Amino acid sequence: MFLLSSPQVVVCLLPALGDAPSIPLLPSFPCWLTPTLLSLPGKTRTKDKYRVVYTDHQRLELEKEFHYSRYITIRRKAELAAALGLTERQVKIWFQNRRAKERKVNKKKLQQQSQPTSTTTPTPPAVSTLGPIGGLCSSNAPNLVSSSPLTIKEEFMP
DNA sequence: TTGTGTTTTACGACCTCC
DNA sequence: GGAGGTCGTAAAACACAA
Repeated sequence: MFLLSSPQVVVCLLPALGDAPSIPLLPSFPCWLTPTLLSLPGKTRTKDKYRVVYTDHQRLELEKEFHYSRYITIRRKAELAAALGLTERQVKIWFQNRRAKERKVNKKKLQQQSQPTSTTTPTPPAVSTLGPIGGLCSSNAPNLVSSSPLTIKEEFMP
């Protein structure tokens, strides 16, 4: 294992994968080697691969960091990117997608709670005041409820 | 197999903040 | 203006029933 600067959360996320020393940091699955479409009609895909699949280890580390804080600091982003062999952009987008996923899951949960097999009145789209994302919010994440997602700057770092 | 539904990367559009 | 946020979406990868 390497670079575990996210102290607390690590424990619960480490069941099966271990640190998977044999898993390469960089993508090396056959599917990535297939030079699929370089550019789509009307689209601009700058990469020669449409998308890569992250290794279990990369995902695990990202998940750990996400568990620690929903919003990654600039410094941590750089560290994580270097450690995982990803670009900072990839880390940033992973966090964006991960937050989107969490919102989606929470929305689903809310909808299930609000209409337990009722046959009447489809409940309005619960304006999810999830805020700190499902209560998992760690206390160090500043103001996650805020509607203005601010970049967590270095000042907030310990 | 394969058809289909879901999840995972990646991007563009648009918005806010400094 | 640039960086980073959400939102919506495309398409590859994956899971799984038929």
